[in-house]
Amino acid sequence: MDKRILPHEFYDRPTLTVAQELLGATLVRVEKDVQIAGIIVETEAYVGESDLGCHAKAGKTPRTAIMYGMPGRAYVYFTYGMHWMLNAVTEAEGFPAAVLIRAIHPTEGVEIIASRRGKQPRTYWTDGPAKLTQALAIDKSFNGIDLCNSESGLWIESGKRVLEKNVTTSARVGLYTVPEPWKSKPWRFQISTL
DNA sequence: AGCACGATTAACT
DNA sequence: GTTAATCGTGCTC
Repeated sequence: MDKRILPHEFYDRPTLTVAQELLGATLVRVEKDVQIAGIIVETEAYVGESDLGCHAKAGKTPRTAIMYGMPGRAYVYFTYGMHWMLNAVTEAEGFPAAVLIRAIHPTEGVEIIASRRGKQPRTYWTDGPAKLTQALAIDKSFNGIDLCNSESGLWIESGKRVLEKNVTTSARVGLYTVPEPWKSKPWRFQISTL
């Protein structure tokens, strides 16, 4: 049953590759008796201490330690005083990098997503990194969990391959004070046609 | 101990 | 297009 869950080896590769190949994969969240899932349609890569857009630019701190650990773990952090962000740790242990999951297309558990996000039109339910963590009830308690098995109720399954011509790249979002060239690196990946 | 800021969102002009 | 909300984190004193 766990056959399609992406293994550690998937994440133990260059972050840009992982960020691109996570497009089309399915993010799955199981709560008590509900399953919520969606196809990942937008990601961003954060690559090492030299990437001044990456939290690891500050080196190994209590917050960033998880990015230095095993690939395939979840890095969940809090920002703007109210939002949780979900990342998948990438590359070999010791090298700090991760892929931010920025948007999904809901496929399962639409009713519970609606109950959490229904005040908004459907297209706005999970089209942002903090919106999808709201919809899937992901918070601090998921920081450090293994995304490569179903034990924690959160994992990622392989999906249909997305052709490169259907992937759009652009600059990462929200890096207002990050210097060039990092600010403009085309490390944001989106599916242009679902 | 204090401070500036943030990988955002929603509401408002 | 602009801005308030809101607090953990990392840095300075």
